[in-house]
Formats: sequence, structure tokens, C-alpha cells
Amino acid sequence: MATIKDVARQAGVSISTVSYALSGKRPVSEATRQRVQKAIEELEFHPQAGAKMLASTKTDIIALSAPMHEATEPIAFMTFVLAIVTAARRKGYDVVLLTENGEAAVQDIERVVKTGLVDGVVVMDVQANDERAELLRTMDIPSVFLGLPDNYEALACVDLDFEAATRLAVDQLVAAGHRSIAFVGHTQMLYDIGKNFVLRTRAEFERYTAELGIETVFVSSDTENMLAEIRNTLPGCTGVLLDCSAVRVRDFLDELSVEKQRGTGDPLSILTLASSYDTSSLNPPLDAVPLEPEKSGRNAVELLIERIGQGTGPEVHLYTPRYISRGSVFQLDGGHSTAHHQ
Amino acid sequence: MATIKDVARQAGVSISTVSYALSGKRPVSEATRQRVQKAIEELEFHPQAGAKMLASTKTDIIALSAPMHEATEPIAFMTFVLAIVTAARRKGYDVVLLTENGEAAVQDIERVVKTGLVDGVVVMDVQANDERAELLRTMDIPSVFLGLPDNYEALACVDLDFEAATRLAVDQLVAAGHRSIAFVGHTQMLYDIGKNFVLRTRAEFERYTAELGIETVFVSSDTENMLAEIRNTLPGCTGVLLDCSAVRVRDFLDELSVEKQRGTGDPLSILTLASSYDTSSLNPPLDAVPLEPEKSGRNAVELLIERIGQGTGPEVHLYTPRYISRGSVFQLDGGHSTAHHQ
DNA sequence: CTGTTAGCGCCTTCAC
DNA sequence: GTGAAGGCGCTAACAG
Repeated sequence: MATIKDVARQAGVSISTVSYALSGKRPVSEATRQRVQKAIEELEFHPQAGAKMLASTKTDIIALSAPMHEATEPIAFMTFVLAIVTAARRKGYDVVLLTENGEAAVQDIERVVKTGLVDGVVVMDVQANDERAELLRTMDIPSVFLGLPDNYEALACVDLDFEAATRLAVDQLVAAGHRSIAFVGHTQMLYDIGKNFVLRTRAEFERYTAELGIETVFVSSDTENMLAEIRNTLPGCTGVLLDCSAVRVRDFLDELSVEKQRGTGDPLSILTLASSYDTSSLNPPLDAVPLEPEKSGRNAVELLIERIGQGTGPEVHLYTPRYISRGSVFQLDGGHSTAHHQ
Repeated sequence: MATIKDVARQAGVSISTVSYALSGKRPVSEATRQRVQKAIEELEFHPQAGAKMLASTKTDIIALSAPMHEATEPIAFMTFVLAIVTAARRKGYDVVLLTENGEAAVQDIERVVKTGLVDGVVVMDVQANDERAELLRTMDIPSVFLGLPDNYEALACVDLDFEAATRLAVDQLVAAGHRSIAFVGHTQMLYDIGKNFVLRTRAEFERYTAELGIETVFVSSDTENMLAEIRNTLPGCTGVLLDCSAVRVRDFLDELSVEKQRGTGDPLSILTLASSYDTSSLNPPLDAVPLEPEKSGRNAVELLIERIGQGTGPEVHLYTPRYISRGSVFQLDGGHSTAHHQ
């Protein structure tokens, strides 16, 4: 295995020149940098990760705390992980994946940080009362939360502005003339374990619709026949906001299609909220206020790396929701589709 | 940050004694080991990953090559990743996740290996003609493939025993009285490019049914209407073995449901072979000889770690198939469901 | 712009 | 059963 010493000898320069040619932390003349480069290639030199870590306390590795549990949604999980790993690699970082949850997640983070394995931590699947927030607040290592814990003091977080997203969705329905709206939420378990954005979304829906004087009903996606439940509880309902898993969205559409075949039930305007899955290939394609995992994942990594370099203070980045129109929200009176927005 | 030196001083022993107390590579008297342990806790000592790597060329990290592409199935991906990370952590290893595919996947593996970041590599989503096989064959680092590439010479692989799985599936149908069985295979392309397990499964089906004197027909899942093809070619057919993609399984069930509504066609016993997807939530739920990601993922990691320790030769581990009964295979004569197996 | 050199923290061979 | 000491390969002062 070739070492930096071999490269130095081969290129006829000193060890430090090789090091600086590699890191760019000191100017190196073009001529010598070329000779160094040539030697590196000839010897197939690869800087040893361990030696670099030891000497510089930089590892070029970040930890991704992605706790997995019963309620983990495969598509969202995969999309986030892919976005984060891809963004990290683009910046020259590798990712160690931590999948434990609860107390074990805390211990894993503690371990990789204290042993100096990682330069920073990305926290996925943030709970309202997340134990990892308390840990990282006191831990003197850069971290970024993908989601907003209740107490986000002294933390860096990036998240969709769920309140704004909820209002945006409601606004679309209201603009189309709807005054009686159903909200299909997540499973009861998610509310119980205190998953933050799930709670915030539902709360904002209720607050905002009340403010607008809209009639509403909440249906959790544990409900066997969600549509029937809506029809029974809120007979005048004309719009539905889906804030649940991709699977249950599909189930809901199935129920709707059965209803349509039977010829019962008035048409419903439908849109999905905070969807991390693709709503364009559903039948019918659905309007959406998407979660955009790729975007937030990338943002989180970039923010983290910025902080690894400079170590700035706490900051919460709530990104503005976007509305994607696919024709599943209809004007209530005229029966026309709403204008298409971006 | 406490170093091993601090621990040594605090415990009143030498540095090497601390090191050996930690690694257990040399006997240490119970008394001193306790003093060392106490000092470690008091100082909150955490061995530095980089220093350990440099000195020992052991990293306690493995790479997981889990290429992600358009066709990646979220559930299978998540299940495999979880199984692998969990198994690795249990053995004291961290996992760096590599998500690139194609040539970039090869380069990523090369990089983490050459820089000495990892002690071994687990290869997921193995293709018939996988570029990573060629790389790792020549790479002098322990690796384990989750799946069998065409050329598995000099490699360690863990996979389902597809021959045994095929026989198990056939046995179930035969035990239920079926003597005329259809085999719905993969697309013709997969057979043409010579994908290993696909060929072996089909070949074993034909060999074994011939041995048992069973009447059969093979239908590739390229066939437009698979069911009609079976009805035409093998009118007496009473059992179907599905060895194709989840999508085509669903299509087949749809064809069957149409047939049932028309009232034509005798009932068929159905079961899936080597399914990595959930067959319990299909309609109807299907008997299965599953692929079992959790099990093979764990096996792969354990085999890898064994090889990191001892570096043995190539080996192919084919694990024994399991039969899951969900009532989709009926007793031919009495019309009773078969006994439920584990 | 380049070279010299002292560590980084731990492992491990050698001596006792 | 324990200690002493020489690296592992690289980074980053310090010195020109």
C-alpha cells in the first residue's frame, strides 16, 4: 500500500507538499501539483482514512439517525435516505446509517460522536418530544434535524412549514367553493407517539378551518371504510384533505371508485397534504402540497456541512409549501377545474 | 477528551494494560481490569476511532452497497437495510451506506476499501452480471453477496436455495392432490440473459415434476393473458406456481377474478415462489415460499464478520426455504384446505 | 512556494 | 500478569 511518503519521494517533493497539494490548504505551484498528481496515480495512492482522522480530527463521515419502527413508511424512508446519502457524497462525505430508535438511537449517536467517528449528525423522523434533541443540544457537534421537535432551542432544523402547507391546502379547497371539508389523518398510533408534524398539521387544520367557518370532520386512517365514515358524519362534505400514508390514499381512492360504480355519492375534490410519494401516477392523479424529501434532505445535508465548516448558531429553516395541481380539485359551482398553480 | 493515557494514569497501570483490558487480547487480572474499568467510567473514556484504525487497521465498519435506481422496491430495500444494519450493530460494526449504482457503485466500494475505511462489504441487489463481482473478486477484502451473480467463482454469497424452494412448492401442491401444474415464470428476457436463479428454478421445476410424473406447462409472464394460456394449453390444470414479479402476480389474480365473475374455469390452487413482497395482503392472500430478507440479511452480515476474522475461501450459503400457508392451496378431492404449515 | 518535524491516540512486539 | 517504547500515515505548525 502506497503512503504519502512514497508519493513524496516519487514526485521529488516533501511530504507536506503532497498533503497540501491534496487538501489545497496552502498554495502549491502548478508544476509541482502536476508531478504530485502523476505520482499519486502511478502509485495508486489512497490517503488512509484512519490516519487522516487521527491527525486532523476530521473524518468526512456524517451519521444519519434514521430510526426504524413499525410505523416507518418505506417510500418516505427510502426517499429521504437516498436524498441524504446522495447529497453527502456530492460533498465528499460518507454516511453511517443508524437505525435504532428510542434510547438506543441516543446511545448510537453518542457513541459515534464520542469516538470521533463522525463530523456531524443528520436526524430523521423527528418526534415532538425527541430524546435526540436533548442529547445534541449539549453535545458540541454539528447536527441538523429533519423536522421540528417541540423544543428546538439551540438546534438547527429544516422542515416543511406544515402550518403554511395546511393553510395552502385549505385555501385551495375554499377558493374552489368548498365549505365542508374532511381531513383524513394518519393512524392513531402516530398521534399517540407524538410525531410532531402530524400533530401540527391536524391542529392547524382545525384552527384555520374554524377561523374560516368551515365545517369539518376528522377521520383517522385506521378507520376501516374512511369514505363511508365521511359520508355519514359530514353528509354535505365536498372536499377531502388526505394527510396519510400512500397505501391509505390508494385505499381511499378504491373506496371512491367503488362508490362511483354504484352511482352513489356526490363527487369529491381531493388533495394530498405533505405527501412524500408520487401523486401523479395515482388514479386519478391528485393535487398535492408535497413534502419534497429530496429537497429537504439535500438542504439538511448542506446546512450540516456548512455548520461543520463554520459552526454557526441555531437556525430553523421552514421551507415554503408548493401547490401542485393535477385536476383533482373541482370548482364547486361551475364544475370547472381550478386554474393550475405552481 | 480523555485518552488511554489518562485512563492508565488514573488506574495506576500502563497504557498497554488498558489496551489489553479493553480488547481482551491478553490476560489481565480481575483486580486490575476492575480498576481500569472504573477509570474508564470516571473519565468517560471513548477510544478514538481514527487512532484505533491507524494502529490496528481494523475499523469496525462495513460498507453496504445498496444501489438505488428507478426499479428499487421500497419495502424490500428497507427490510434488507434494516436487517443488515441491525445485525452489524449487534456484532459491534457500524455501516456506511453506499447508494450509487452501476459504475459509480464500483467506484464507491473501491474508495472506501482502498482508503481503509471499512473491514468488509455487503453487496445488495445483486445482478446476474454484476460489475461488483468482478471488483471484489480481485480486491482482497472480505465481502458477501446477497444473491448469486452468474459468475460467483471465488465469492461468498448467501441466497435462498432455489432448487429446494421449488421442490417444496411442488410438494405442497402434490400433497394436496394436484397432478397438473402450471408454472408462471419471469419475463423471457430474464431467461435469455441467463439470470442464474431464474434458470435454476425453472429447470428444477421441470426436472422434479418429470420425476414425479406431473403434467406441466410453462408460461412466461410476458404472456398477455397468462390464465387463458394455461387454460388452453393444460386444460386439466388445477395448481399454479407463480415465480414472477409482484406486479404480474397481481395481474394474474385480476385475470382470475374476472374468470370467477364470469363463472368459467375451475378453481385453482395458487402459491408464490421466492416472493420478497408481502403475499398476505393480496386478494386472496397467497401461500408462499418467501425470500425472507431479514434472515438472509442477518446471515450475510454474520458470514462477513466471520470472514473478516478468519478470511476463509469462497462459499455459497443457500438457506432452506420455508412454507407459509394462507389457504390459497386447496385439497383437490375433498375441497378442504391443506393443513397449515410453518 | 516548499521542507522539516512534532505529534494525533492507540496497538503490539519485546522485555521483564 | 505487566511495562516500555516504537510505530501506524497523515496534518499542521514552524522555519525558511
